[in-house]
Amino acid sequence: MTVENRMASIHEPRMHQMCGHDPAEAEAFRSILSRIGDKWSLMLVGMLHEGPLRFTELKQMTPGISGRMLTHTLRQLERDGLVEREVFAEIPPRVEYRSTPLGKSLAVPALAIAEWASAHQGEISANRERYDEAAD
Amino acid sequence: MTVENRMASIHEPRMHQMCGHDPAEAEAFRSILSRIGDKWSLMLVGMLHEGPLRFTELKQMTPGISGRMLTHTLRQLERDGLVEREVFAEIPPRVEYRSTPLGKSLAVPALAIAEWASAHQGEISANRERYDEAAD
DNA sequence: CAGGATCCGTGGTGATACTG
DNA sequence: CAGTATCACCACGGATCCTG
Repeated sequence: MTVENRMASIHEPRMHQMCGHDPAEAEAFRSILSRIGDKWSLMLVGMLHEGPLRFTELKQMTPGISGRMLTHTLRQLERDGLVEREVFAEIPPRVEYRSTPLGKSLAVPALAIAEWASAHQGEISANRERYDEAAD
Repeated sequence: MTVENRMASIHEPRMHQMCGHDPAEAEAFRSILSRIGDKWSLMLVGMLHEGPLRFTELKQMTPGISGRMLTHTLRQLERDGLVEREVFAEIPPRVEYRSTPLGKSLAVPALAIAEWASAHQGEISANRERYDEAAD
């Protein structure tokens, strides 16, 4: 039995039981997955897991993100209760973002995904190249 | 120290080390996350983790998916080497999809995300409602 | 049965300019 | 500094029709 099979058999969740049959629950389920799976949320949750950061710090640590998307994504995370926003009445303004307990609990499986992606990105890139050139 | 903090400190991955600074690596990283985060990939990987399934079976188990998206998503998963496609030369045609070892390894953290979503969807829904009505 | 082809609407994303 | 407002794009995804 492989490591993966042993790990899976511990919880043994059935995907089609989570998302299937009840349309409302399936909708809620997918709305969470799409939040997790959007372009920036997972990265921001992972970064805030290490400690509070302010807007500009997050922007610098996240290569390629625009100010607009950083604001928007943080608002969504705040709406879901994954992130807290604290505004300091100073000049110049200072805003700190920190992970909530709910956000920290998400960071655990999220970082597991990130590790998986990091560990297998070479293999996946090779698979893609092989698939694409096999298409002639 | 919370459970989450202890668990995180075991692997202690730094998100900004995984995705940051090297633009090519960040691109590869996000391309994997977007695959995971799209509308159907995670569900299909989870279903195929339990055993091989044919096209129609997958379609029936995945409420709301169109034939077009099922085909398209399976092609992407096949391209990444997460899923294998076997065509049987029969009439009527029969095609089986099965998870590769790489796909099974992804299913572990993917199902962890799915469990998290399932466990916290009530809390998140409540957070969203509170946030939305606080906006007046 | 398992798709391929085509059309099309929607939403997520980025660029830019502006503000308290 | 930390946003907001506006415009524009195009990839994602659905509906429909056709085929080996």
